[in-house]
Amino acid sequence: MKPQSGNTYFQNDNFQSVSNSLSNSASQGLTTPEVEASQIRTVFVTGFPADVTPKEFHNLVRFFTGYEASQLHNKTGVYLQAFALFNNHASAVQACNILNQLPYDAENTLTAKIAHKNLYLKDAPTILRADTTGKVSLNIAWVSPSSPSSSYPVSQAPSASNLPGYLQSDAPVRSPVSGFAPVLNKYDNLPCNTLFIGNLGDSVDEAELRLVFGSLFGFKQLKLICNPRQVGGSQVSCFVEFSSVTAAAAVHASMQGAIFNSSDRGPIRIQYSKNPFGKRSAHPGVAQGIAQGVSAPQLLSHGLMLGDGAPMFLPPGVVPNGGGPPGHHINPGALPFGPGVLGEVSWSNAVSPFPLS
DNA sequence: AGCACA
Repeated sequence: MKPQSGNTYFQNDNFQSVSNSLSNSASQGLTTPEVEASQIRTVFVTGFPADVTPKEFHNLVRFFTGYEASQLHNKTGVYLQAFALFNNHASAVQACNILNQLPYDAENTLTAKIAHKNLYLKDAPTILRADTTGKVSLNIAWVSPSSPSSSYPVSQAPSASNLPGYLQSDAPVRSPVSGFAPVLNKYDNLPCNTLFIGNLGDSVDEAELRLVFGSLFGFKQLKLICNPRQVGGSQVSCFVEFSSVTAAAAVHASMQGAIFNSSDRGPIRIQYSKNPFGKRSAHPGVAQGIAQGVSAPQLLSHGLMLGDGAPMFLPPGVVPNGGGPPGHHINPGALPFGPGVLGEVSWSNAVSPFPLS
């Protein structure tokens, strides 16, 4: 593909000032950035080759559930930045989880994060929008690459050509995550490569969990645990193993507080497992837990600041959600976000049907 | 608020 000559689709007037954005937030009763987090429905993607085009990115994300519009920036001297807007936070998180670490081609791997601000839709030729003709009715963003019959299959590495849900089926698969809600995570364990998933609905099954976790970066296996003796709480829990602590940490952050279709008792609670998959505790009976107050500032999974924002226990080099890659911090004032799209997400703290549990 | 498997 021929590299773009010049910066034909970068325009300074696409940018909205941060002060505008903040004052708009305040007018909606949102006083901290954290409160807005669950309303962010934009994914920020980097890692493209220099010759990527806006239409190329649009075609990469156009079949994701909830996709609304995208914009690619190619400012001289700045690495390529793409933004994709979805119609709610959950869809943005799912797209983010698919796009992150996705090999784009032989030399380039994408990095995807939830953006700091939503893409501001304006009548600009640089913004490509979802098809509205009705001719494209596919609305698939989540098809597990795993075989449902095998017990613990290792997910295949996704690539742009065999993207999960990408023109694979004429029977759309319903998105397994319907939203996010705040969740307390008072006690967590030391980060490891295995996650403990709590507060699952009693009707959850392995197939649903595979839809959610099976295609995430680094997924290795999961195990569903049923404890009928458990009274008054969730009788079902799940262990999910990833290929690295880093991969587990990313899912710990991005899927915290997710609400599944089977969720009838509130959002899931994700903790690091007391013991990694397949490894026995060195000293049984010795407390390993670490009080964490809450799971994190939780910029991604919900909009309430719970606790004091105690430090996350991420391994070196892992950036909490919302951050940029090391050495590539995003200047919010230089991003094309405006306030026009806040408050339109399907879920907000004010209408969460679940008590904080 | 529930941590199995080896």
